[in-house]
Amino acid sequence: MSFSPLLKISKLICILKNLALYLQVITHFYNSILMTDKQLKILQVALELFAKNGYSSTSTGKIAKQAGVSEGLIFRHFGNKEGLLEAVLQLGEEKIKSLFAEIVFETEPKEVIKKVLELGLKMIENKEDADFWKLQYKIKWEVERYNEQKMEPVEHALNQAFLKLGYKSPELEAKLLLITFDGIATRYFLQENFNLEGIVEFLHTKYLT
Amino acid sequence: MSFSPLLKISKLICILKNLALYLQVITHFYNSILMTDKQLKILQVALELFAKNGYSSTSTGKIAKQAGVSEGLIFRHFGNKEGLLEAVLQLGEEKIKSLFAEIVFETEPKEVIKKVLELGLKMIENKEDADFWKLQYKIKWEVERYNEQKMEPVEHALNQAFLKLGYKSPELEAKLLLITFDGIATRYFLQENFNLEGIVEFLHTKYLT
DNA sequence: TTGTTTTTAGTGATTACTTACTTACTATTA
DNA sequence: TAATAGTAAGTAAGTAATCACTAAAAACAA
Repeated sequence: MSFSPLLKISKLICILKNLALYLQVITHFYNSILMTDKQLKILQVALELFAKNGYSSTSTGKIAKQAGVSEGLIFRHFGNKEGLLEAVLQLGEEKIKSLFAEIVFETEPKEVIKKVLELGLKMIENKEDADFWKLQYKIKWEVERYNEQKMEPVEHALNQAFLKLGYKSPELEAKLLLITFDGIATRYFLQENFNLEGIVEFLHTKYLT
Repeated sequence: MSFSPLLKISKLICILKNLALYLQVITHFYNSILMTDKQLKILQVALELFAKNGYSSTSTGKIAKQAGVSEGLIFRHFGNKEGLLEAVLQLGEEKIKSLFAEIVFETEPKEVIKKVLELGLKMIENKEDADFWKLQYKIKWEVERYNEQKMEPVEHALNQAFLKLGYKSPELEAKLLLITFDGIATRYFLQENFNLEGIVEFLHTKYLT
């Protein structure tokens, strides 16, 4: 037996974490099935308007009007405006997690980096996905909280990848790439005519050739 | 004469731009002297609250109260709430420009990169500076406009530096570094316990050794 | 006095949220 | 099976508080 018990335990924890991840995805899938049409419509409109105009600039009245629903219904289902925001954020969370799963389970180091770079392009493939990511960043700045935990498995995978590729400071390289990712997102959502593909391609040649 | 006339004109334009830059700094310096105590106090408090709670979540009433001033005075001096925001943004602009001047006039390529990296640390040396930068990013997300122009001279300087150092794609390298800068700012302002010095030091070793 | 700065006391519009009520469906009981 | 009881979904019309903003008077300085 060449594995240390400590290593085995950490592997086990990792597997359990991923299991929990999938469980949450499934639970949430069923939750969204159990929802009423109007409930879902409220969430969709809220996501759209929060992402477009921000949380505090979007009134519950406007959401209700655009969703074709009475304003009171929002408070019946989500308690208050903040509860609605939480529901919107949680509804999209499994989208992140399923995207991350691909990266976390990848073992080939270059493939990990490649998939992280591709994530940047994937996250804006359709409008609802783009709205969701935009909201994530917008909310971060509006309420000032950065959820590091969500990115932790990706950072770990990148860390391992850079380690295998013989980088001198794999932890810092992983951190830097994810920080750059935030910068790219900032530019993509805020700067007109930002050349997303160009920068992603450049990172490709920097890291993968 | 080895310089092409086109090159000389572009040099001239560059010098004129920098002259205009300094002129604006001086004008603004005098503007701030001509201001009333209460006027300045309003701007200081507005900066603080906009940076802390965002533009639309900060009411003119709260600003007036914290500044120890009547609410009407804000509208006398700045017209409306948006005028106040513009004044706040402009008041801090020369701070950026004076920081940029150091970089733009530097000719030694490695020194340019070094100064860009140091800019990240300088911008949070005192609370008011940090508030200003935080506001810049917050406002960007709230109104969704990214002022590329402001960064253009820095990008140009970086471009020249990377060119001199023999990088394959100097333009993209310059762009990438500034994008990374945005990512670092995002993390610094939003992520608790973010190790700013660590990342800046890592970039130092990546680019300057 | 004269002109500027500042405050007081408002304005209508909008905010998040509540109330009282109806409708539609489901489970239980006779 | 049919009548009844209970629950969740949904609405219209409000609430007090807060919003950006204004007009007129008051305090102040030259």
